[in-house]
Amino acid sequence: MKTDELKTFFSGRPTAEITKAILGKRLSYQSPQGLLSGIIVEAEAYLGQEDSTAHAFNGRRTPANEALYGEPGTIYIYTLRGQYMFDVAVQEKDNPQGILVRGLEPVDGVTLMAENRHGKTGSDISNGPGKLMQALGIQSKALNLTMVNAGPLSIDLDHGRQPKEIITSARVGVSKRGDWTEAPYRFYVAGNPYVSGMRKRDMDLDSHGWLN
DNA sequence: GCGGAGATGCTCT
DNA sequence: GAGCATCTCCGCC
Repeated sequence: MKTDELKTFFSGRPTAEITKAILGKRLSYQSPQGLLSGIIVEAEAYLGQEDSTAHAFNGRRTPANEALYGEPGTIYIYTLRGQYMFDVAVQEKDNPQGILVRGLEPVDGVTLMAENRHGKTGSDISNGPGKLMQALGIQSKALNLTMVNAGPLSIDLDHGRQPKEIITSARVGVSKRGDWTEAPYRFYVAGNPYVSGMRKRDMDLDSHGWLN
């Protein structure tokens, strides 16, 4: 069953491992305008109640972050400074860990995505968590609390591209909160232009960092 | 091209 | 009213 596959992928192993495994997977959105999709190239792990930088730190639970407490594969959409962010809840129900998707290499509907980004081009279309949601045209929380692969948003877990190398670093934008601030829970495809903050000279413009 | 300041809107206090 | 898992623009290379 599809639901079982989803739960198997998004639980039963450390969240950092799941986050690395999601790199290279295709995220698709069946939008009112047509199919938009891209390959996930950057993501961060948030480890729930233990993690002082996480929304669910100390068991914090509010209407806004309720999705983190859902079944593995629950979509968590929230806003930050007016930007929409896309997370997937991982680990079993009531264990509020999650993955933030931060970078997407466009595949289907690139022209539409550029329009959604008001004429931005190249890697600027989707090299950040707020930017990729703009590119997909998702500017509401309508899909919050719904499941991946049960509606217009899906992740193909059976196919994907293989990174040559995965780089690990500290998470971006987290305010200083003790030991967790510098914890190595950001993962990205080395050299891929759609990784947030990737400098031009570090980009691999031939393979984009993929083996296949 | 790159880094930093300022704008930004939503959520909980 | 503060805090924030960000974006954009504008200087200065």
